[in-house]
Amino acid sequence: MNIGEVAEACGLPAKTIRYYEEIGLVAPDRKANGYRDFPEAEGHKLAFVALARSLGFSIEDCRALLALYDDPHRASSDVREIVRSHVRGIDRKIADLQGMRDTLNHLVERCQGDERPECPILDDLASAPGTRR
Amino acid sequence: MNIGEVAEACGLPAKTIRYYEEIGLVAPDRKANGYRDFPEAEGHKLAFVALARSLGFSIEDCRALLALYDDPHRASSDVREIVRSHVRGIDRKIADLQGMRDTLNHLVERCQGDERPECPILDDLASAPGTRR
DNA sequence: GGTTGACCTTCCAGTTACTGGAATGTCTTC
DNA sequence: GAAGACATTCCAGTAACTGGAAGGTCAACC
Repeated sequence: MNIGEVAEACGLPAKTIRYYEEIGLVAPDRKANGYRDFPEAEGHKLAFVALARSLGFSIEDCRALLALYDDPHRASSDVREIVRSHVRGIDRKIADLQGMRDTLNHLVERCQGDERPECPILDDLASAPGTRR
Repeated sequence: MNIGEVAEACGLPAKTIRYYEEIGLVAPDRKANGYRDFPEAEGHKLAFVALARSLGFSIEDCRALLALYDDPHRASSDVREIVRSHVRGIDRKIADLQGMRDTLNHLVERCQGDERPECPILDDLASAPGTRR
């Protein structure tokens, strides 16, 4: 398969796939003309990575997951631990964002939002009360 | 004030403050020896930016907010619109993260997490059912 | 006057995960 | 042979810093 076909199949841009090859996530063959040639297995890996990335895994997580995917002697606990640790990171991010949103909503509520310069949002950002994370 | 003192005061690393000068967020004076010298107002701007950053605003948002902060003829509606738009972005991120978390939790629940290689997490990532975002 | 240590300076490179663009080569079809 | 769609490589840029090297300055102490 050419890079264009495999890109179509896994939903990743060709540029991204070249990048994944560069950093060693996939290793396509080469045809005589220099074009990349993706066998079935490499296409599957790309689809795997595409999905893992859409679930927020870092490239290094994807590399670790791919290694486990390739390893018939893996322990499923290793997979689960990567995923759990990722979920913990997501939970932290959600909590951070919710904190920000709440603070910002409080600010927005108190601002008139008209043509006048008086603005409690700027006042609060400038005076910085106990609002630090 | 030296950079070290102002860093202490606003909670930003000196490196970050130098970077903020480089991109034109702040403009400290210079002493005869070449050291940066932060007057009160620049220190306040740094504290303002530090807080805005901790609330997730991008540097460009901070630049716009600082400009409004400096402008006595601003309309508070401009401030509020920046903040509201930022909140919308945060809400989108939260929703994305919650979607990921839910998907991942479903996967984790079904994985034994033992020393055996069988792993529904890898199976699902590899087969990629309707789970795409 | 010399030395130590804390502080300051600039500059360069690296991080994450791509993305855009330029210059060029190849394949297919008319 | 020429057009158009594909492919290749390489270079540079993104966001917002962060680390480190090499060196200048300052205050205190002996």
